[in-house]
Amino acid sequence: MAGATEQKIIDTAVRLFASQGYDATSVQEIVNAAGITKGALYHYFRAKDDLLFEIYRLLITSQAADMDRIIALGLPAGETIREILASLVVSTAERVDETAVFVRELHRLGEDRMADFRAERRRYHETFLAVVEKGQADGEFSSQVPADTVVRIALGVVNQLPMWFRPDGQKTPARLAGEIADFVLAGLR
Amino acid sequence: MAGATEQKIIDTAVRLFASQGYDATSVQEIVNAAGITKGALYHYFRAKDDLLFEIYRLLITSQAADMDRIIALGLPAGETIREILASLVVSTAERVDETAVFVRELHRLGEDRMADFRAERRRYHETFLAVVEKGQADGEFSSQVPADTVVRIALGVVNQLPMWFRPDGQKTPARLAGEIADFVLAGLR
DNA sequence: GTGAGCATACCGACCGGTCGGTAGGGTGCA
DNA sequence: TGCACCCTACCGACCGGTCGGTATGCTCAC
Repeated sequence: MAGATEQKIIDTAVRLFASQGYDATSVQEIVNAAGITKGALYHYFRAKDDLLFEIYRLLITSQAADMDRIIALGLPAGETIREILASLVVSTAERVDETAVFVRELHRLGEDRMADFRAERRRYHETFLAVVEKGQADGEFSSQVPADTVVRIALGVVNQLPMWFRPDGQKTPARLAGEIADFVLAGLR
Repeated sequence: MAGATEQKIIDTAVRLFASQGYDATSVQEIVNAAGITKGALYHYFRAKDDLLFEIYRLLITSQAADMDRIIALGLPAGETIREILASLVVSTAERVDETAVFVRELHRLGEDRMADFRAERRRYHETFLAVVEKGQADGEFSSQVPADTVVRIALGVVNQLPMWFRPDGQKTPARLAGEIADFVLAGLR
């Protein structure tokens, strides 16, 4: 798909954006770290913004695909929630840098791209919401806490993950994913 | 405490930082929006960084004070958790801009200030953790999910709040606070 | 030869911060 | 009362430096 140079640019940009922030990272810094030149970067990307957008696109696309795959299995609500959360936590833990950039620099998306992004996020949100509501309607979950609040909480936790998760810590992503899913499901029952 | 001009600078900075980000907001923009001049700003603050730090300081100080007040009441674990979460959610909902800036721009604190901040956050975190652990030891809470994960989840939710909470929405901060506390406590039992 | 894939030199805009100066109110002394 | 003296609050032109982006040209595979 993406050529080697293009991929190297994205990887380097993600790393630098995550550690210093988007604005604090100059284009010169990216090309130096990637071992290329400005000419190469601007050959592949029209503007610095495009780097950010590409990072978002890759992340969102992969998350949405994971969710669709799980929904298609047609499992009961409880198991569906567990699978979605587990896959989301694991993939987020494996890409903390991308997620950190995503959460932190989201606001600098332009109008058009922001609209696209919102549409995609809404779709994700509402798919998740529908599963929770179905579980509540079936009596599998309690209805004490409104479904929309549950979804906000569940997805919010994942977005905050880059703030404290350390890949070199003692807790593996899979184990953490299990704990988070356990907690959310316990709250739902 | 703070003079009118000083307060106006902070308020304006918070608003602009929240909507555009710290780096993307120039000092000139702040002074224009506040109806003052650069001279005035640099009369009260030594550097642009100091604005950020002051925003953090105000937020952290007030949160820590809230928590200490609640702990001092000596309520049972469940009620203590409810009170802490409720007060945190309400105060965060009332200051979404400050919290958004805080979460997003945290990484640009310098070494010294970062160390101060970490110490304060650790204290907050561990006080909360101790309450959860006490509840688990007393048998009031289940021990299925480790206490540290529960604390991460609970505090993570609050930090994510500025991403989706809208002051003009239909849900009041108090109601939302109740729902979040309900959910967390349900997960703990 | 011709277009993709770069390298290099450079541009103009803008940014954080500085600095010499001013307006005006308080204070003390004659 | 009045005037010298100061001090805080504030002004705004300006500076060195950095930034994102561009113009131009070389090279090499086809």
